[in-house]
Amino acid sequence: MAVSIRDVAERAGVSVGTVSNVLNKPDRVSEAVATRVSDAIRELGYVRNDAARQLRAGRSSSVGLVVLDARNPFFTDVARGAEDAAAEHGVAVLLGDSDEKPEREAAYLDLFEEQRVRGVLVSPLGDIRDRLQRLRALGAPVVLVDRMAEDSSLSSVSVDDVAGGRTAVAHLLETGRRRIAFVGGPLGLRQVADRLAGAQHAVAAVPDAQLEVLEGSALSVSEGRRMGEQLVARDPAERPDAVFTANDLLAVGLLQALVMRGGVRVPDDIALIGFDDIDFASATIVPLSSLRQPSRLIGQTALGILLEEADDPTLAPRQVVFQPELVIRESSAG
Amino acid sequence: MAVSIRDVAERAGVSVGTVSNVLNKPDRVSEAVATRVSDAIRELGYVRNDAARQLRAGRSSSVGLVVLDARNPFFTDVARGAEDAAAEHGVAVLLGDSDEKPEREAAYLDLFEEQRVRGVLVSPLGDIRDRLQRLRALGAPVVLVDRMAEDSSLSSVSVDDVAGGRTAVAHLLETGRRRIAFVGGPLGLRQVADRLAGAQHAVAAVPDAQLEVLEGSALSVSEGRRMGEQLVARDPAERPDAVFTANDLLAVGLLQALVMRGGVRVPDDIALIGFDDIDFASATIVPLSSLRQPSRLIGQTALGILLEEADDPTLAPRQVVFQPELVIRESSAG
DNA sequence: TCTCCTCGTTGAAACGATTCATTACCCTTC
DNA sequence: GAAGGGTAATGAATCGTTTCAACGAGGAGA
Repeated sequence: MAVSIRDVAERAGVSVGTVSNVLNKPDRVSEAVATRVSDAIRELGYVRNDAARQLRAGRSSSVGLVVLDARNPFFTDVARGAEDAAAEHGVAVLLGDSDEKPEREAAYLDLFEEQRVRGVLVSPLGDIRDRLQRLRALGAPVVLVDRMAEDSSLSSVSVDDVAGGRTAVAHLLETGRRRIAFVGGPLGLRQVADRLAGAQHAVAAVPDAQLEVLEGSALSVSEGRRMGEQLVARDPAERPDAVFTANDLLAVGLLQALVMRGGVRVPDDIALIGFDDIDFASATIVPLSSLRQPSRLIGQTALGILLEEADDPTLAPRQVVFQPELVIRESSAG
Repeated sequence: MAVSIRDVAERAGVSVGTVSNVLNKPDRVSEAVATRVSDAIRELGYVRNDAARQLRAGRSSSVGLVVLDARNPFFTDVARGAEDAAAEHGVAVLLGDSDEKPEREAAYLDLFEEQRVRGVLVSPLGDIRDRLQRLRALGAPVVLVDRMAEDSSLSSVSVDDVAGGRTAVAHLLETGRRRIAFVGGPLGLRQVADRLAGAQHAVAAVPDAQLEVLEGSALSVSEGRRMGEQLVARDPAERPDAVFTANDLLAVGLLQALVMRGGVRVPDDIALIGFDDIDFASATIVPLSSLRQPSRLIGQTALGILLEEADDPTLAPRQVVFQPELVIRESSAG
């Protein structure tokens, strides 16, 4: 059924080795033979079998990317950056969405191992250091995305989340707010923990400021809505006067609950700032202040490092850290 | 370097065939041998080589999915639905983002062909009927997503875009609007053309109603912003009194431009309705009316059909069409 | 005419898993 | 004790490609 290189060789009256050369090293082959082979390929509708190539080569020409949540525009932007860089190098990106579930993350890593991918980009969820070391040992470099490596045995491309958290809350404090709430979770996620740590630094620097931590279970719009309803259910006097959410999706959900169901005025009653500065941030009911990450650049950079390490496994791991940028809009004005 | 099944066999003191049986047909193997082999696998850190499996099996255990725009929440929801269904069947989904570029679409289809995927889900961009027929001939069934098949030689899962367009514009007309604008593009995209056709039907049914078509080049937020600025630049008397956009991303961008830069009141000056009902639609400056598509269900259904056809190639192609549902919010109220 | 090069082509080996016909072994049963 | 039957394990063949040592033809130089 399937047309193989052998059929092409027969049709063109040459050996299989020659067909392979036409495909992979055209300069080693005479022009007459090359056109004869190309014709045969076209006539038979031959398509290379990637599995056989990979088997022979010992590795695939794809790289794997596992993101925490493909519905989060931040990660789709990262993915797009990675794809841009990959396309330049003729490499394909296999995208896996762990959906913040450790078992899905593990399943994708298994898949990538079995596929013998060239390397893996991952925004890790659980504690998978062992897995990642193993991948490295297997010859597939690993680059952490959106999270700095704890030890220096792995490369990473991330944003300074602590600085971002500090900047966000310092901004809220500057506008006169004192009863700050941090909304985000799970705190097991490094990004969340770091942004919270930054927030705590900022609050500690101002004597009469206080910080309340509301830990949620996911970084999604619906979770934000849920947290917002909790706030709305409180006596108004018990509510914070400013909220910093761990990302923009939470902020969007929170905003829906506060403004539309709770009748809370933003920013008058409660100021709000998010993280990521996704495209939608400027289009929300009340345009959202946020910390911008260079998401596409993160993806590009990470893939570049990955390919460099794949080519030269002796390279020392690198940690690249970008600084987030404060974008002030109406939700935290005055 | 790499540990193969042969190393495992040696370590466990059995033949390679037996190791393979432990992995694939555990019931054919005695318990004693099974544990001995499992131990060897663990000790050596053996990982299956998928390329070799595929080569032998003649096909991979993945399916391909090409979406028009991975940044559009509608498509990430479709993708997630497909992944849900795939996970149940132990199949992996390779996600490709054509980014509305025909060459990227072609590149992903090439990749999927070479990978000998079990089948392909695609929301087609250019005219790729030949490619798809070829895939089918190669043994990989194809299911069109978000677009009905023109002929009945392919299966498809879609939404009735004509009905959706008609419903949207009929709703605008009911609220008293008469000078309707359709914003969307490129018109070469079937979904866009169909939604426009529906809009035209609705307008044709009301004597003094008129429809203006503003064709854009992409279905993105930034393109929506650009179109919005064009409207804002007009003399207010020359503006439409209602806009139907081909999807919600356009509507979000349009809203930003109209309200924030143009000082236009929505819905008072211009009513607005989008398509898809993405999560963000209810969180925009002015909550957005839209037509809801069962996006996740579309993905699940498409993948289900794909796997059925992969198992039994003689099955007749099926066309599943869902009906979109009108969701009225503030942007088109009264 | 003979030797030496070069260039183009050949064909067999190898990659690692699965499959299946064959073999080995043990237990019944007569 | 021999024959028969059932279960487990074996190992060679196979998938489709790439690689590389070997080969052959044709030309240049002596």
